[in-house]
Amino acid sequence: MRENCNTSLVLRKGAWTAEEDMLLKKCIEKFGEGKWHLVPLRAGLNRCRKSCRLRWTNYLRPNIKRGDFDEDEVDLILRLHKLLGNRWSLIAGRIPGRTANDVKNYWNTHVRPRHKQQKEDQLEVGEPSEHTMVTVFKPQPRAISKTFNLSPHITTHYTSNLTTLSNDGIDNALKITPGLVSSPSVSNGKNINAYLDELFDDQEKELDEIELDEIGWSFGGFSEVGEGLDVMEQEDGQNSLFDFPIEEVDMWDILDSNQL
DNA sequence: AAAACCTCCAACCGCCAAGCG
DNA sequence: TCGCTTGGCGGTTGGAGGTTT
Repeated sequence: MRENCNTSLVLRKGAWTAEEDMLLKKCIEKFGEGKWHLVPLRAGLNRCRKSCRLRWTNYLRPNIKRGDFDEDEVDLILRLHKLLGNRWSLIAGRIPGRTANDVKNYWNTHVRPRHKQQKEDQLEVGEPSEHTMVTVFKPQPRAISKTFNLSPHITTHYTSNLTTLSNDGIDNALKITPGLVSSPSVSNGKNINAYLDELFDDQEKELDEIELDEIGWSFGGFSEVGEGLDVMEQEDGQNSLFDFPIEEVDMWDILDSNQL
């Protein structure tokens, strides 16, 4: 039976009180994250599991960064959104201290209205819209078998991380766990600018070499546009981290489909 | 001063996929 | 193989607080 927060009249909804926050926090500190179905019982909360999980991941979790987004963060969001579309959890995974909800809210309240306005202005002036053909890669997660050995080229942190490839076998994993996980390169003390450079330099160099305005994913030195799948494929064809169906689409269609 | 309007963000909802028996 | 449970995601909404009229 599908669980639904509405099914019980006893369950509390709406804003969380300080007391509820405290109970939830104590519960997670004691038992750790996960087993969300047990959390309401353990914490003594009249909330559904989803509500507890959401409150923790979006608000109570340690190291959550609050307040305005700075320029670097906005820049990173724009770039990542261009690559990933509305994959908020993936985007947030690359922005230390920010949650998927934060990023989504920021996009919906700041970026989307701005773009909408620009489009309207363009229509008023009667400028023909610029249609730019782009190639979009749609990363699709695949199952990774427990026995799959990624070495020597790849190493993983744990199951839900996106791992970058590196020629020299250096552990270059970038965590993109849904929710709040800092990138190691940032938490190691580099500032966000260095992190951004690291993240996009290779990719943009690669993009510069492409005749059309293509947008692609790059995994370290291995990636070539359109060949992501081959790099990761193993014998049974089941264990690639992502495959990359490629399709040519109109840039404005992407923006529209992302509800800009 | 107060009503109307706007902005922003926390929280909810519905759906999907993985895991498990 | 199938059905159920659970975790997680993206889209949407409601309301508190701020701003304008």
